[in-house]
Amino acid sequence: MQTLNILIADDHPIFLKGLKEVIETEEECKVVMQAVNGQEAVFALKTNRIDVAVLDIDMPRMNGLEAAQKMLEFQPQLPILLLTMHKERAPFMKALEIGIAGYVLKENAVTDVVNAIYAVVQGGNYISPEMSAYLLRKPAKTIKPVPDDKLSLLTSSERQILQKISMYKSSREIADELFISEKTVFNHRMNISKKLNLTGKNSLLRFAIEHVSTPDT
Amino acid sequence: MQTLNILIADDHPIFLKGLKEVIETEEECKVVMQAVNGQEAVFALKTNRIDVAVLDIDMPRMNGLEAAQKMLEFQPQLPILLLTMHKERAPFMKALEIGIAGYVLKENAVTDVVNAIYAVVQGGNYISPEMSAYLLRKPAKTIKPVPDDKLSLLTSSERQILQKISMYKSSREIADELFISEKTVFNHRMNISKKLNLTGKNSLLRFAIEHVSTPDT
DNA sequence: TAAAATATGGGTAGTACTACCTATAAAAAT
DNA sequence: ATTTTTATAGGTAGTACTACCCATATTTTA
Repeated sequence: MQTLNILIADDHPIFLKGLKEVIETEEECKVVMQAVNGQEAVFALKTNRIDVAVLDIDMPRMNGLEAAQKMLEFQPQLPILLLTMHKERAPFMKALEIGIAGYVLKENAVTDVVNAIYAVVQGGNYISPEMSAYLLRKPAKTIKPVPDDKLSLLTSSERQILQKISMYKSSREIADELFISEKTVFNHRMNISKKLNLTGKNSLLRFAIEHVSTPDT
Repeated sequence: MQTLNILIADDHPIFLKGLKEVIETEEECKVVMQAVNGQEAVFALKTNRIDVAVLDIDMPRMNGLEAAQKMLEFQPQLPILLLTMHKERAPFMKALEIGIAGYVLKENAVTDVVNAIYAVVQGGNYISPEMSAYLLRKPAKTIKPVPDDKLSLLTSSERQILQKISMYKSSREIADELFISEKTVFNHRMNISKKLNLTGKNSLLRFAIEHVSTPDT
């Protein structure tokens, strides 16, 4: 295998330096570009031949996810490795959408990055074992902590209206669909809000979006 | 280990029968409920003690994902195994959100289901190797071909505001956070809406929720 | 059977956002 | 150097929803 040209990006200079040294422990790996934010990384890609990009997710100006997206638009086959401090679900999902080749936790970086790099340059993929273990753990309920408990307080009419609210329908539309007065819909909304202790403008819409299972998305 | 009470659901009776026999090859496994659609499966759960649920995704009346969601509302710790014919990204992402314990391709079902069942009842997880391999392959661009196109029309100020909108913040709150006039926020909102061809009450909020990656949920 | 919850609808006031208008200064693009 | 875009902010009108008030008929619960 010939030498791998590697781009790394992280907003913490010390981590960046450490990362570079860990990577260059390998004979075949050479860090040819270092960026301190996403914008720099994207720009750097356009001015160099890069075989692998290793990006931190949490960066100012442009985060790793955005940067990765831009980089893949420019060089679709580029294997990108994302580094992150946090075991969070949302950014990982985003990374899946974008088409990231590897996802490594910073805490495991020293042991994982090199393995990950070799995995992705060969067209494979790599996810930190701790991350994948976390991802499929139960608490995907972060969004809905008390789902049925609260929903069971509602009557079927109220549930029906909540369901239509979750589809971004206006009270006028709901009224027309159910052949009732718009006023009745308002009253139902108020009753639902009171039962669920919701106040303020979009609180009911928000609850509906987060708690009502939409038939098909 | 004592006998596992298993619920299976699939709309094809022949597959259902085959699945049952494959599962019951194991001494410890007993299929105590069979459902031909999601609704039945959810109902069945409420009338029986179930240790593991194995659901097909593509079912009439209520699909496996919806059914799984309902079932977890009722019995949050239930290990659910989803079966699917297709290596698609979207339903898998949905499954991740819901909190599914295992994801098995039908083509590998015979060899995988039993392993998967044992994995999930022990609190672990299981994904068909072919599926996980596919997920991290390049062409994630097939799903959202023009996502960034639209977002890239926006200026950074507009993006910042969009991000705050997605967090259900009011224009007043956004204005205070950015030390600008509420009026300016309104103007930005209008400009964003015009750029994205959005009209009507909650269309901007909807767009924000659906297109802006929220930092941590 | 009496009381409570539910579904229906009306009134009034206030808030938040949309949808248009205008305007100015700074920055970016041509 | 001129034009365009961006960010700022104000005005006005209308719409949609919230948050209260009220009433009545039906259904459910106690």
